[in-house]
Amino acid sequence: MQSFTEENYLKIIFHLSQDSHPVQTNAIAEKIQTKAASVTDMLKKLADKHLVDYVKYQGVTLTEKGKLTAINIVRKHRLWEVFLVDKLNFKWDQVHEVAEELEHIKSDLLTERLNEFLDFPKVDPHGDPIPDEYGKFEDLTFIKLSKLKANEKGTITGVSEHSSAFLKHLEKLNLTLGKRIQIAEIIGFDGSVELLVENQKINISNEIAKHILISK
Amino acid sequence: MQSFTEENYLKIIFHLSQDSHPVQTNAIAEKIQTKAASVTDMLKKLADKHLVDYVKYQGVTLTEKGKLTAINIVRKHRLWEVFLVDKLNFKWDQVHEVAEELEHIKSDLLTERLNEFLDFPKVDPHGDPIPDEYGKFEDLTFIKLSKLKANEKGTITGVSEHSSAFLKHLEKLNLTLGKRIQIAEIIGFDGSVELLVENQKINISNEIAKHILISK
DNA sequence: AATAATTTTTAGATTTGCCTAAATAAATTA
DNA sequence: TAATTTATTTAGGCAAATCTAAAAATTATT
Repeated sequence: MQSFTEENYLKIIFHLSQDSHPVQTNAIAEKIQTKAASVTDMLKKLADKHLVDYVKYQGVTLTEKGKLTAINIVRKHRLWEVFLVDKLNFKWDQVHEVAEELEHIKSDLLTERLNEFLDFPKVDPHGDPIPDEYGKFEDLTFIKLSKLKANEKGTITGVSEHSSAFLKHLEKLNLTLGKRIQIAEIIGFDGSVELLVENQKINISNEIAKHILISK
Repeated sequence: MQSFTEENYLKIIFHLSQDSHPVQTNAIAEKIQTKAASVTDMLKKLADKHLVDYVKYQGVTLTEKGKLTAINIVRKHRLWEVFLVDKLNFKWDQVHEVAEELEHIKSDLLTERLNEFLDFPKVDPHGDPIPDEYGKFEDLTFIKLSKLKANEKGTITGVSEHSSAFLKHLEKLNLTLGKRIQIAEIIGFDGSVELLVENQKINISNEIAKHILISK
């Protein structure tokens, strides 16, 4: 059985693995809000337990065992987020911290019953896919809003940034999951985007557009 | 903010305080599955934080601050138990361990929303009272089944033992919360009790009768 | 009241996860 | 390629929570 801390490392390594293989010590340190030296210590420990493959100075990769553990944490995190939003009326910007705690509750029975209670959700309140009990993700194809061309249409189906500040901002702009949008104009100067949502014209920066995920 | 471990000590001290003032080091050690020396260490730490009043060799008492913290843990534990039974169809003998983990989730918003979602329950699945957000318990008056005389009637409204083995046994005997019972006979030899539940005659030992709580 | 038994505390170690500072390796730049 | 910068690791320590073994205080027993 892994500790709370070990589980967090595995989860962070899993997320960072999406972008780059293998994962660097410093990248982990930054995400986990700790020092590189502490990360090195933990990587050795995880390697001893065969949860990661670790080569000095080269970085780290999850083993199959480590990956399954990480995915299970992600699964629980996202299921709890659905619970908080659907059943307890949390806003989508309020769920992250609480789910960070709930994701470490160990009972498999709890996870399965929760899944059932929530009616087997496929995505969490930010549009992130929820893996099944075997760790399989249904692959959803998203495009970043910043990649769309003028006049293209699409539906907001996810976000790639979960900070409360960002999510509150989107909410204020009426840019929430499921909304149909169309690109009005792309400003060449700074890459900012003018778009149409429910007949309203809205301007967002390129930085924000990069974190909004669209499906057609 | 208290640690997981500190919270557990406070909770155990709170429960033991119901029986005897002040609480002995050894009693805590036994409940918390640790050694007396470790308890002594922790009691000093809790005293430094003004969560308990501790006198060497004399035992320990919760301060007002410690008591409020402990009651908050108990409140969360019992609310989660209601959630598990009412919403996720757990059996009453399956909830304890999971609630031991869930009780440490910190969000006050979560606790209040959960309370609302569960429709402000007054008791948990074992009949234990759930304190309100200010730490006030509604006092329920229970009598141990073992204290009833022949022919007396009552309703099962609680249990004072939460082990899975005990609760499963009660369930098999059809002795669940809300059941109306009547004492048929008390066997002088060993204090065992013959009782009537829904026109069935059932025999239980005195040991079991002591852990069934009755209201009239 | 003196002795024995029990309970509690102290002293000294251990483990986990983290830290700082210094050393080493890798990557970048001149 | 040599020098510099950046990334990573090692070494040595610290705090929390635990342990064992020994000492001290309390309680019970003769």
